[in-house]
Amino acid sequence: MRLSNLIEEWIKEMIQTQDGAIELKRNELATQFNCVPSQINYVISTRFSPEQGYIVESRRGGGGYIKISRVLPREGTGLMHVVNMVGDRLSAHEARVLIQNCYDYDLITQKEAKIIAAALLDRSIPIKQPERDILRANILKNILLSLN
Amino acid sequence: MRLSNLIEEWIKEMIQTQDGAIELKRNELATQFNCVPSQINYVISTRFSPEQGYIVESRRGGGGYIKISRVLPREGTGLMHVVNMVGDRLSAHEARVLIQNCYDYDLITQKEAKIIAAALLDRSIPIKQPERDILRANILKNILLSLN
DNA sequence: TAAAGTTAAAGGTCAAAGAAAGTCAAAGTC
DNA sequence: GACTTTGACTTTCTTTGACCTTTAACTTTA
Repeated sequence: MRLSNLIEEWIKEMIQTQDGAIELKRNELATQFNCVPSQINYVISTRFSPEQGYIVESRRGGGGYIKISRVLPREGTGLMHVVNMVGDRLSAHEARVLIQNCYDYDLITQKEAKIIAAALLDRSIPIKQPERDILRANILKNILLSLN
Repeated sequence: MRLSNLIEEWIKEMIQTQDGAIELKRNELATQFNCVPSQINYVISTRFSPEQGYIVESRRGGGGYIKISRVLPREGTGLMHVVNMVGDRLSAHEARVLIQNCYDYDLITQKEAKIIAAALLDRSIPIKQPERDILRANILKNILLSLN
């Protein structure tokens, strides 16, 4: 079996046995699996992305770490559903509609909707297309995940 | 856990148990934590900066000391004030500190802080520097303005 | 005895070394 | 051709130590 898969499973098991989150040392894990450290990054970026319901935080330097948390979509909140709906790109118009929907379905408050809308404005992301729409999708997905 | 973190926590606890301020002896503290004195300066400059809501005063020479005080939210520190503080660029770290401050000063709720933090993550803006920091400043300013 | 000099005890600065993690593209596999 | 593996290079954060500056207390000296 592929090494990446082994690492992926190991991480997922750890997350399950612990409380939905683990903190690991990249180098230690690499040693454990007898691979280069960047392999860990590969696994994380291909298997623990926001779309897959994970949040990854890390810190460099002495005492550094990588923390991976499973985002549990709360029952009744359609947020994970929304996350999956946001594709790779998102136009300003689509963003507005999506936010409005979240508000209509009581997934977020009005003030929260305002904040999110502001973050996704064309004015907030004054770069050329299609980079703008790509970034917009990215930002929104990260925001929605933060709401868990 | 890293030494710097331990020292940071010790200081914060002391500040809390006392009345929002402590006076310490650099050398004593260094001895207590078994590190070089300048480590204390490192911790102070990275964790107790004015941006993070602390004032640090000190005196050299015989009977010298370092006094760290927590700054209470002043009247009139509003969001517009924060907007003005955000320059043309904003690093991920500066962003976190700024958001934490807004929360500490009750300008935003915790959930709002989370949303804003998520929007400003490096992960949300995966483009090269310095464009990333420029964009981050932009997004934050637009968000804050939307809250006005 | 008051001004001036001296000394030791603080704290301050800065840069180098060390410790992790991140990036990216080339090479390998299936 | 897509997915994986590898490793050289980069960035970030921490620890350490050599050297610098300030201050209070003490000592001289006119």
